[in-house]
Amino acid sequence: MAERVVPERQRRRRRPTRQGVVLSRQLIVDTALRLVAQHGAEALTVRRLGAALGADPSAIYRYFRNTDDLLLALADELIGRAQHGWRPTGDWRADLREIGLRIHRAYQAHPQAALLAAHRTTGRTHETRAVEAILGVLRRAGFPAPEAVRVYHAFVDQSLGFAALDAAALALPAAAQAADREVWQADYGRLPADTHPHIAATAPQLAAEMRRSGYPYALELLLEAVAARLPGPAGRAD
Amino acid sequence: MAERVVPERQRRRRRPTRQGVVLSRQLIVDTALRLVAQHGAEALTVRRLGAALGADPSAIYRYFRNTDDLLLALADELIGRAQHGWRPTGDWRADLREIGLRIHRAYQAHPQAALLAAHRTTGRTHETRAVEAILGVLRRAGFPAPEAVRVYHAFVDQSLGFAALDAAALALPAAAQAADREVWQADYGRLPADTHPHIAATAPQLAAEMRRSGYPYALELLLEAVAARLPGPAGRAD
DNA sequence: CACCTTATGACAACGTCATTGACGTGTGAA
DNA sequence: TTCACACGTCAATGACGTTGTCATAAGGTG
Repeated sequence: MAERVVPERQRRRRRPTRQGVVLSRQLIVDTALRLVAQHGAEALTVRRLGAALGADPSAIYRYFRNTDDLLLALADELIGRAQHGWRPTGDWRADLREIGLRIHRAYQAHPQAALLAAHRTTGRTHETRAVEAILGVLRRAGFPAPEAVRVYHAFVDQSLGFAALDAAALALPAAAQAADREVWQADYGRLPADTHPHIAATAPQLAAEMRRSGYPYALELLLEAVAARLPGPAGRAD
Repeated sequence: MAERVVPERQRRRRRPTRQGVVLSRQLIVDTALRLVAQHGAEALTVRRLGAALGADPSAIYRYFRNTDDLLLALADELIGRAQHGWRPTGDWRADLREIGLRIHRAYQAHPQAALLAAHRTTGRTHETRAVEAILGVLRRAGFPAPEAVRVYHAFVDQSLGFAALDAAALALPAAAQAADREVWQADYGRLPADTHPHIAATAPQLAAEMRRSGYPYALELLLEAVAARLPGPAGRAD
């Protein structure tokens, strides 16, 4: 078994499966995302993916080296969907905000997949395009290369970190998800003021706040601090 | 099978295993962390944990309902270790910085476990103590309850998000980890200036920057923005 | 010290998982 | 029309989490 996987470009014979489906990397990726969206991350197994495709599970290994290879393809697909149709407006702050929220949104749309994919560096086309776009926004804003790179790093990892964190919450089974929310209402709501005065004093706000994502606010904080560091008179000369 | 797990408090008979080990929740948690540190997250299986303990795998189910229950215990243990020995100094900014870096450090020390645990809300003792401490720092700094809660949320989730992200990188098998670093040097280093001008212009800095964690810088940005929002004359009156 | 209850460790089994080697069939080129 | 081989299928392997059952030793009781 030298190499089971044939590069997509040089595929010629496309034999349909017993159930009449013609396989391809794209079809497998799409089906995997759909599967994960419908039945959760734990439904993403080679066997079930095979069933969903109408093919023998082992057929997938003709297109992906292993499940990790498939996972990287899912990750890059998500990045691609986040970027789809985006154009810079020239307002660096609005552009960064939009990119950040798009990444977050794209991952929330497939929480189960995001959970698996957010931590990976794919180095594939969609990813490099995104990196180029963000660096472009920062450098056009007037940041010198070293600062632009530092801000890029903080910005991207903040977005991905929150995306993964929030995806994880959404990815929990419905019951566990409700239980998690309950913790803030019940558990934290009942802590006595003498042992936990600050929690007791803010319990209602806490319960309300922890229901949403902390990302939009954290993103604003980051953008604010970055703006304060822009070289030139009071943030942008032109 | 009403309930297999007996609460730790009311355990009396501690029968040693065939290999002479006396089990307990704490011993199991410690062993699990050691296992994960030595052999990676994928080594954390009930069967191998049993072997590492010198016990039959099924004995673990006398102490934890299932692997998820065990995972939450690991998560709370990590939070506890991060907090261990911390005392507020009265300087809110230094205190938050210290807490943030401690969380990050504690999780990096057990990347494999962090990866599994960072997204969970345990609601257990160590966690509530940490929440109380952070809210205390913010309220003593002068933030009114609603703002304190918002900042708390952004601060904690940013810390956990980065912790998980950076842990994921450390958690990769050594080979994949080296490959990931290589992507920035080789892959991104070779992109032509006409298709990816901004990457090409910053490639060396990019390769150097992406080698470290983006967290410390992102944390400074957050603290800076938060300081600017402190009520009172130019951030803190006293 | 002997008895009894039962907590708790051990064993065996089930169904599912990713992965792989061997097989044979239908495709597309010649 | 032929023919090589790409690729779908089959079967098997070893590891996984979890559970029902059994048996034994710990520890309270007298």
